[in-house]
Amino acid sequence: MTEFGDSADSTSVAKPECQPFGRPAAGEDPIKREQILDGAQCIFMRMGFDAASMNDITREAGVSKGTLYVYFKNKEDLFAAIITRQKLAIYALLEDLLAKKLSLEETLYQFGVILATHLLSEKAIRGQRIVIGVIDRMPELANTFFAHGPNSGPNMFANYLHKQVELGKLKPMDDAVLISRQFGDLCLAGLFRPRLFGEMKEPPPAERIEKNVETAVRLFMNAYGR
Amino acid sequence: MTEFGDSADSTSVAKPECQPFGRPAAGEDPIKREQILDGAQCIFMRMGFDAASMNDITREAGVSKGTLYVYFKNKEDLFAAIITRQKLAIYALLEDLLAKKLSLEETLYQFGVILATHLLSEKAIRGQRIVIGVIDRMPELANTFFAHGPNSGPNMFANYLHKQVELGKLKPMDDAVLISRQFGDLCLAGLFRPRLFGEMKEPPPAERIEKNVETAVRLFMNAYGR
Amino acid sequence: MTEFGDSADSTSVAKPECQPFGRPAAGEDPIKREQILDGAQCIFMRMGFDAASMNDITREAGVSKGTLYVYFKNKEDLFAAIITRQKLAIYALLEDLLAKKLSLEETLYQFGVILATHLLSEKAIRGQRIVIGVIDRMPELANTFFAHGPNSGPNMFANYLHKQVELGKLKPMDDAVLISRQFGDLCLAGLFRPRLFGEMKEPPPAERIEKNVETAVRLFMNAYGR
Amino acid sequence: MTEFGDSADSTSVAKPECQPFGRPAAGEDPIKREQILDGAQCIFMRMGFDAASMNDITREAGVSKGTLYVYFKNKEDLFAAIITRQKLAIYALLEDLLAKKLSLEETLYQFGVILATHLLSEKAIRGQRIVIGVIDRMPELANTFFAHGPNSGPNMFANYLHKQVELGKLKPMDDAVLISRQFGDLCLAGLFRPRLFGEMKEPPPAERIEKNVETAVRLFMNAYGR
DNA sequence: TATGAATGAGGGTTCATTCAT
DNA sequence: TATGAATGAACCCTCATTCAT
Repeated sequence: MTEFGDSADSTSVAKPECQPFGRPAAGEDPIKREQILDGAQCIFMRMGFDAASMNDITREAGVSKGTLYVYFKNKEDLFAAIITRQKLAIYALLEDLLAKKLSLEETLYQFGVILATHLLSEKAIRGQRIVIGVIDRMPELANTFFAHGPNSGPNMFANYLHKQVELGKLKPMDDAVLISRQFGDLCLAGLFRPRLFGEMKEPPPAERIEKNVETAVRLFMNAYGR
Repeated sequence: MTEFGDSADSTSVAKPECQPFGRPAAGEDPIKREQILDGAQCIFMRMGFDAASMNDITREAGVSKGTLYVYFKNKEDLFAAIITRQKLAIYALLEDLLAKKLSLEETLYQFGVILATHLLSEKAIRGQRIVIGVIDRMPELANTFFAHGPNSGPNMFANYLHKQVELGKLKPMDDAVLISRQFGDLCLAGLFRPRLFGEMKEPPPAERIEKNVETAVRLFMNAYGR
Repeated sequence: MTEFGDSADSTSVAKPECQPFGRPAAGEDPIKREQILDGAQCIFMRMGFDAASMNDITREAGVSKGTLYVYFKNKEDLFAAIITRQKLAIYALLEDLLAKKLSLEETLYQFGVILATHLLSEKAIRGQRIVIGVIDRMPELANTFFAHGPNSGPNMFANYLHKQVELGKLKPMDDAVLISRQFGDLCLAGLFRPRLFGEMKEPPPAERIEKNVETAVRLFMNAYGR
Repeated sequence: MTEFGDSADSTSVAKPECQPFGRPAAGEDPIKREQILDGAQCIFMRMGFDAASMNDITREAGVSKGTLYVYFKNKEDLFAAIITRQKLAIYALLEDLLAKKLSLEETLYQFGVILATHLLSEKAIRGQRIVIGVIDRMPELANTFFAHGPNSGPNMFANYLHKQVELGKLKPMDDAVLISRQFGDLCLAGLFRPRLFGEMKEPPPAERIEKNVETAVRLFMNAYGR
């Protein structure tokens, strides 16, 4: 795999169990790690990938170059970690939602609203723009948005759909992952491209998103509901 | 206007009628201009905006640095010219189509197929990725995709819609430009994001696009048809 | 102030009192700073401002490009620092002299000799040539030779003259700064232009300067002495 | 000698005697030559030697690059021709004066006024600055200001002095050329350096120059008059 | 003869990364 | 372990000069 593949290491959450006292091992202090990610996110989102300099980032994060390079192998790795963090934050929200055991339609609706609200937020849009801009150099990173690992958003939702099929709430479906992506796409329909290309300068108002998601849920239920 | 605005000059097609013989004026030889654009397009699409170096481009295009800078005032201008060329090529196809005076539904269908086929092609996807990646530095360039100039794609289509309204084929509509964009979005539904993020490695097969567009036309006609 | 004004920062002497041990802060090691200035002075004086390349300078100074740009923000700033260093060195000599409290005539004489000897030295002549050559781009730098800051040469001498007036040794004078400049001019009379234009290849011998200054002192005392 | 030495060729006045009719030989049309010099002078004086580009000059002069390079071997040669032209213009004025056979003192006075007025003019000051700035690359050019050729200013004046000695109007003198330079220096005393370093932004008013020259003449006559 | 398009070395400057402290 | 000074390749762009037309 590409060298980007290695970044899974620095991306995984630090495990502090071996150092209950004293200074954490090099590159293992989760607080410092977050501090670096916060600073780097700020700079990357403001400047883009290439225009952001590691110096800017160290300054913003308040750490030294050496420390930065202990926590992250290089600029790409650092950026990947930021994107991963963003993604995991959304996944966590979605996971919480699914754990709530709401009705199917309410779940679909909430799921769509959370997804759309976050993916269309300024922060996420900027992140997605950068990811898209460096896709040739870091192709794995873009994939990451779709379906990596069993806890990824689409897989999580696909599992939910499967369960609903077993419960008889939905018709049997061949490729639940594909369908879960299509549902996501439907929730973003008409909003994503204008946001991405900067035509829509602000995130759409909540009502706009809600209406979009309602339509998406209706279409989804028409197609797969029982 | 912004400095990007100037690029319209170098973007406008050279007018060869005055120079049937002899050497073309500096920066005015359309063949050399195309040669440079071809080379630059190749490099930009392969490497992205920042990673592409002007040296790479001169090598690929087979011209010297000096010549390059006679035709294009800087890297941004050169890139803008490439994107504009792509855009104009699509507009030309769409214009040809509208000139054919097919039936409304056939026109909608053909329009959608052409649009989707081109916007999802490898070349266009790569171009759009780069545009998105440099959107903070060149915001005009992204706008260009939507509705600049009376002959832009959305405006052209909006004019067509207006005429159909006058002919009584469509219901009156408030914002034809918005609606024409929504129609375009619909044609790309479920395809654009996977292509943009590299999940769908190849352009979708023609049948896939056609099915998408059929659905889009049906929805459109349900909403606005008479 | 102009961007040249900023250079005062990099020009000010580093304050080493805080860093008795360890590595000096970036751009703050006075030894390295001198090393760069020495190398740059050598190159600038040999080639002139434009013909000197930053590469030449790094090579001569034995530092890398990056280091050079940590200490000096650009070529102009670097050159300004060299000139300022030269100027300050002369000012220091003149200040020492004035502190000696010699007789008025002896002071005038010594002042003139020091001034002329230094301004006509090869190093200073070359520096002045370059300053003159770039005067349109760096006008502040040329002014610097005349009367900036309370410790500048002319002001320092003007203060001395004022004191002598108060002591009754000299007649009251309207514009002591102007007069102190005229005295300097007189000390250089007949020597400055030939040196500047390269007709006089070597600095004039000490006796020549002394004779010039004697004449200048005599004229001065005739005009302003009591 | 340096390659600059060759420039004597392009500096000498074109001799059109062989081409009474038709187009002048390449690089021999004196009108075009003047046209180029005018444009180049304008650009050089405005921008300095290095910052002036040959493109700017061709544009200002209204000739093509090729033509420019037919008339002048290179940038240095072109600049040398401008300086030579300025110098010759002053020499011509001085020669006219000497031909008038005025009284000794009147001649000295007029000579000094003409010299100072021209050398302190904005055009000449800018020219001298540039000459000084490139003196390492074009040392001959600076010498040119002092005493090249039998018709140079100082030699011309020295000849005049010799004749006055023979007429018994002046005391015998060892080095008339040196003395004539000193006289020139005296006429510029107190004015040249402030002008050159840009402290005196405008040429001094006529009265100021006249007073300076009167003093110079008086000193001269005290020293050498009979 | 006159033109100006083309060349490409070289300019100043930046910045990801390393490693002595 | 943490620091940040140092590195130097690579960046975009300019321009004196040449030579095909």
